[in-house]
Amino acid sequence: MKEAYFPQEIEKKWQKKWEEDGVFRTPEDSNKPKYYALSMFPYPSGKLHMGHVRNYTITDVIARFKKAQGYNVLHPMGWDSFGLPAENAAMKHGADPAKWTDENIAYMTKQLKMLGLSYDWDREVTTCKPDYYKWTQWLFLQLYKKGLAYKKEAAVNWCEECGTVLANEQVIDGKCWRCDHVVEKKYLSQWFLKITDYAEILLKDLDKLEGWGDNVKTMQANWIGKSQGAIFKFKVKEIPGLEVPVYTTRPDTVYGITYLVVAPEYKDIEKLTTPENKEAVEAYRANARKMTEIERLSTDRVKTGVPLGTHCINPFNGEEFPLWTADYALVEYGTGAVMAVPTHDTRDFDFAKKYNMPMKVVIQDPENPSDCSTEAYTEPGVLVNSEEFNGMKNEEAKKAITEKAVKEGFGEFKTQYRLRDWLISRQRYWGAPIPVVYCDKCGIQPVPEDQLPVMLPTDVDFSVVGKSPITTSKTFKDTVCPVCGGHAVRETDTMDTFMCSSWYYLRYSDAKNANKPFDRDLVNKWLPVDQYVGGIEHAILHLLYSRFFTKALRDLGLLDFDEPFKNLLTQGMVLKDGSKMSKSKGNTVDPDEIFENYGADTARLFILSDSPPARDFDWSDAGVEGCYKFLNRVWRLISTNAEFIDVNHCEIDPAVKLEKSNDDLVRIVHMAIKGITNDISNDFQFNTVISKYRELTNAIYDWRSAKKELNTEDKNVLSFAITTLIKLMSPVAVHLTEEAWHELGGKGSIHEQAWCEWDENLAKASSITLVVQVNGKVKDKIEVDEALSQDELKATALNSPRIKELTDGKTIVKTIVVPKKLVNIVVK
RNA sequence: GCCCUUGUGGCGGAAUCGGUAGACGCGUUGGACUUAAAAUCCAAUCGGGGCUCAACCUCGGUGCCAGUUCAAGUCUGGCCAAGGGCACCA
Repeated sequence: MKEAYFPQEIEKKWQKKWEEDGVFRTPEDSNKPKYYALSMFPYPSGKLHMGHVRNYTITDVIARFKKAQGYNVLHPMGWDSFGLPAENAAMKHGADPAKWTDENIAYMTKQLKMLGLSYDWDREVTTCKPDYYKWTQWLFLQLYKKGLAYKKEAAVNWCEECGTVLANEQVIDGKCWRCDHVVEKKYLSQWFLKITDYAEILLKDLDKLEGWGDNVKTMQANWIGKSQGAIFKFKVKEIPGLEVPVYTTRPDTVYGITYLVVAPEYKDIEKLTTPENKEAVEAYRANARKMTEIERLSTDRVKTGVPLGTHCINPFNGEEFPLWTADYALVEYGTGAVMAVPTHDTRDFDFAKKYNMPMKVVIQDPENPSDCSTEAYTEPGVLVNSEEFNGMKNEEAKKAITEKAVKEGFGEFKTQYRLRDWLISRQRYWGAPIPVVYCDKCGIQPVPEDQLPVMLPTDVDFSVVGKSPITTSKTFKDTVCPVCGGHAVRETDTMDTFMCSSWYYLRYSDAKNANKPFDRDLVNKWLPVDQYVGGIEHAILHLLYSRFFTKALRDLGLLDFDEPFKNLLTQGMVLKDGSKMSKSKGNTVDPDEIFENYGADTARLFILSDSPPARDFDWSDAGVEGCYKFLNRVWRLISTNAEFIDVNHCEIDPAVKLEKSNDDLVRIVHMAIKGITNDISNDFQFNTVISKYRELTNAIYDWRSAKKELNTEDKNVLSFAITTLIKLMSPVAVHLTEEAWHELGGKGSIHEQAWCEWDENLAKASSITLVVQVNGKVKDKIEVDEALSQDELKATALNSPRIKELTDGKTIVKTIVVPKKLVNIVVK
């Protein structure tokens, strides 16, 4: 065995060998229990960044650990390869998006292999290939047939920079999630998926996801935004037959209504406007149209509005009040109209103060009544000025008042969600074409399944501005109607790439199936994913869409489970100098350089070492250096002792009594096995796993430096210690341990060896340190035999000279004995 | 404003059940080896006080204030701060 550690040499050698031997292929005919470990697949942007390295290393270690524990592990990789960057590259450099994407995939595949990741490449999935997007299109058609995909004209989010519409989930603070450009509203006819049909179950099933963090679950719950309240219908005094329904979560405040607000885009607003007010209302509406989402939704902005001139009648008490339009009412939520109770709603209060609207208190804290002259009272209380409901607690009144409205026919209970339907049309080229045609006679027609895939045309001009390149194809648009055979035109919009990524994890179970997206038995066998690992940025987007897809496909009878990801680990960001690595900040670290200078094992070890996976990780050059030194230290330990070690003869007979120092080392090894196994099993605490590698290594060094000559027992113990260290480190330092395994006479690959077992009796020190406290403060530590009874421990503690001295002349009030650990003597 | 997460040395962080706070590492300081450097190895490293020094002793210390307990980083209540999510959603 070479004395010096040359990672570059051994890493290449083993990567090649593993590939030739198919070490990481997942057999279908195994009788072992299955385990599905999955990283969120990357967009092939060109090169791996450290976030990828962290993500994939975490999942890889999990996959290897589970495999060693006896599972048949599925650990696949693929490419989320449709999307705008490829198209932008085409526009800028004239490259073909398909070629650009292929080249990036080739380069990044090489990098993934250099990292030593244990993927089954036979199951690779690439979303931009026809053999994949055929099935994305097919799934769209199934959703369409089920009524879950529909086309409608709506106000949609438009990003001018990207030249396409966006889903609500892709608008972050009023800006495009990809390019940060401010999003505008446009009225367009677009394809939507009816995710709102699943709002309740998507919310409710979050409770089932015990293996997900609360942060992600809460983000999804907030996004779905369930609220319970009532709809009340208000007759319009001036227009018989016309009603304005409002949604409220505060039915208890109906006797306090003093005006009513409709959104500027409210459907009946023109009818509700009197001729005298028409000019002012039109001007107000025009102004509202011009505003961006950011301006419109800013809570700091002073509220504005104009009266419509008409009036509504409160069905509860016959009171009349004016109708206004104001842009703090949103047309997309509830009914687009709001009943205003300035005394008990802060927004209504602000508005009423500005326009001198009347106010009427209807809820009061009986102990400390407020007249609501300076601010709205929004706390619980008791009803006043509310006729037969006076004196009722407001929580009870919500129900009672709604019941009255239901009985008298002007209201109903209503559950409302903030979630909107998912807009999936994109006016871009590099995506899966939406498989529908528009016939002059028959209208919208789905493309028959036997005509899939609808292939992306290649005769397109990427230099066009203001429209999708796909529309420049001469071969794509014109087609025949599948029903009447007459002229029809194809849909030129493509699907949101999040459609492609909403089902890729299912495809891995049956990646090469040419007849269907996946076999039902195979998908039921492998799914749900046992451990999903990825960035928190997908807390809503990808993870919500995938949950929706799984539920919809379950309802379509394509699979039998209803949640795709049993356990979710959201890894923290990789930082450098305290801020996120980014090209613009110039603080990126190129994985290639790390591989070249230190090797992949150092990169893997370091990226797992300093922080628990869920927390942010601060990259430091000194830290990499430290890990490299540690691997060198391990290598030296092995190479300088290689002559004494035999991995095939390293069993220690527990019946044979070992010499003290040997017994101690064997115990340390067992403790390491136990500690490391538990740390990986409990939330993947790789940082403490690595601490334990170091502790074990240090312990073997200490043991070795205390021995001059090694006898047979010593050699056996050393073989046991080193073999165990190599096995324990094998999921992380995948190349170094494989090399050592072979150099020490191991057969096969170390990555096919079973995980180490520990002996509970040996996984603890032979004696224990008894901590003796007086009044809760540590005063003495005594080495004792662990077999001592509680009474003996107490006696030992009281006999200690130091304790005798401290308790002398004092009364012992109480003595607490914690078995094998501690005695606390309480004195007065 | 509402919700979630997190607060421990100079730094990253550790501490199954409430039971020795600071594992392991980074950094720093000192030393060994070397002509020198690198590499490697050894040692020290929370703060205040006591003792001429040291060993040692003692007090304080896990964001803040209370509480429960023989015992609190850990449990309870109330605050504060940072990060993230949602937000004129009626």
